[in-house]
Amino acid sequence: MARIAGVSKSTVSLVLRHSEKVSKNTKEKVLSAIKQTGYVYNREAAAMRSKSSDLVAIVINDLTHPFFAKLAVSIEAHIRKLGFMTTLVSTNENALIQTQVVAKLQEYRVKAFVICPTVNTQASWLNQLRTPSTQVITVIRQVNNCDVSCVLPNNELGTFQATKALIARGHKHIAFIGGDATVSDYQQRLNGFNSAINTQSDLHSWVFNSVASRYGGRMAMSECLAQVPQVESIVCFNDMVAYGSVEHLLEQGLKPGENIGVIGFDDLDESKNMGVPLSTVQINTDEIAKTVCNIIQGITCEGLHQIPVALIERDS
Amino acid sequence: MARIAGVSKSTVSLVLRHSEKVSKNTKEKVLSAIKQTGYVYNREAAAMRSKSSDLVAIVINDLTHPFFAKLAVSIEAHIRKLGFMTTLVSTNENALIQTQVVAKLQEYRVKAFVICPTVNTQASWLNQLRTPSTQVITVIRQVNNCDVSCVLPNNELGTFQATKALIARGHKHIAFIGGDATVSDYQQRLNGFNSAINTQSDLHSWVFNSVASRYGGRMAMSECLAQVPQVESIVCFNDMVAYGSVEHLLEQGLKPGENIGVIGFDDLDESKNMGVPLSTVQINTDEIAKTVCNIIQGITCEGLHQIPVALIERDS
DNA sequence: CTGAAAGCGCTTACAG
DNA sequence: CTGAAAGCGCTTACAG
Repeated sequence: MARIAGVSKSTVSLVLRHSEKVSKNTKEKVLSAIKQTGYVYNREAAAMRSKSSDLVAIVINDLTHPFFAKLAVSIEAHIRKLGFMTTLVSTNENALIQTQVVAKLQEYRVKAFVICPTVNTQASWLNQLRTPSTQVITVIRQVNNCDVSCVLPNNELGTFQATKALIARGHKHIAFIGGDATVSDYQQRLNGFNSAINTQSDLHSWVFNSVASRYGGRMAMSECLAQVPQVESIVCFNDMVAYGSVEHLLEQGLKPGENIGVIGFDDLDESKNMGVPLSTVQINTDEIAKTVCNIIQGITCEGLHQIPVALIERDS
Repeated sequence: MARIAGVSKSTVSLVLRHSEKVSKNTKEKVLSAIKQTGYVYNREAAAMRSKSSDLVAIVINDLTHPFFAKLAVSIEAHIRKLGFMTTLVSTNENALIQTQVVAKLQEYRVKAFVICPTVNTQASWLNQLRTPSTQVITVIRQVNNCDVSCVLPNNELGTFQATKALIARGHKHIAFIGGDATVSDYQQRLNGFNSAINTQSDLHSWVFNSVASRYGGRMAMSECLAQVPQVESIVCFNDMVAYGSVEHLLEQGLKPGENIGVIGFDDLDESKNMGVPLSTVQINTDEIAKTVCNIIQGITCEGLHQIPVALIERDS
């Protein structure tokens, strides 16, 4: 390479790294030589020598779930815009796979891990993952007793506002539908729901768990209707659950927003396009991604960051 | 590292690479030394020296679409089982991003690119990506005049069988609903549909395009019903489109499978759990992933591989 | 502004 | 079975 351009390796290196200490003439010589040969830069060698890395690993519990896919793609795009390289990995909600994959990733000297942890992720594991040269940032799900950074939406406020909106409609019999009680976001959303219920003494509430999917929502709604026929409205763990609930309601001849109030959580793209557009609590994945980027760049401090949510009232 | 164990670097290297030419004694010494220090293997250095790589890049057009997410996760899991490292990247259906991301990935010396190409991907670009040390395998979407390997489902046979099943129900007015005409899988699925329609002379058919999403399906179905009130059944470009179509039908008081036949394509997990379980053409993503793995390992030859599909008749 | 030398952490022949 | 030496493709001081 250097031989072809008729300069030294050092000079080629300087050109590649956009140094300003190189004359235009040699710069052009090198650049044209690069074009001629099909030279590709070897980033491994560069990283090894300079002991630095521009690789950010995004480790996601379940890429198959629409919300996490949306989040992953958003984080990926924002980090790439910073000039870093990203690598996305899906752990399929399996802590063992998560451990294995992250161990392998470490061998590639990653600059930062952005992790949406699987259920049963150990705080100690996350803590030791963090080193002077590797940042660790968890997203959406919080792991207890763990001092790595975490970026998540304001879950409690979201369901609090959603429930209050339902109460404002005059509803007194309200259920919390769907979701898996073992994850932190479930607990936070349920807390927000209960706080709102506790603001008045004449309210009645129920909780029906399920897997956090469309099918789960369908099942939980069915159970709710069977056990609590007087229910007036529901707050769903997330939009997927809400979609399933709405499907079941429609099948029973009940119209969301008329016969029964429904509010979701996430605001997936689909929500606004439904037959009855879904009211929901919007999570701004771009804001989450930006905060993650700011932490990586050192613009924002490490620690816990709650991203504001917005109640979007539509027809349901 | 070598100093701590009291052996040479070469020996440590041999232990790390599971050579059998090392005595048990020294092996244990090295292994325990590794445990003591928090040593992590530097794969970059290894790859550089041996000029090899175990990194497989999976480049997906749209991780936000449930089918592609499922496919990506499946390919990822199978390749990982082979002992290779994977890196997943989403190109958001943007050929420019695809070019940029792949160029960056090349700097990491990837062993193979598994690509589901964006619309407008150039054959020449794919061809030059392929080198003696880098395999290129496209999946699902075929790029014309391109001699890289391609693994895809038997689209034509799928819609052919689906349409034949509808004809067997006695239907004579059948529409093909949804999908974007610029991608190869659309053309293949439409061909299969038309072939089936052409097996009899008393059949009437229509085609309504849309984006390949739930919302697109809703729109296309609405247009179809307005223009062709006599339609008896529909073949959908994929399951997402079918979901949207079913939603619209239900809103119009029409029951899938009773008033109008509906068959999808993909067999996403959700299909079997719908109010009216969806008939569909099943794509076996694990089989696609396995074929990709076999090509990477040299067990299967390069070239075009069509994976069998299966018509799953349910209630719609 | 440019070049020669050293070294990042490994692996690979080659001796012993 | 183990060690000493060379080299992968870069970057980083340091001379000139």
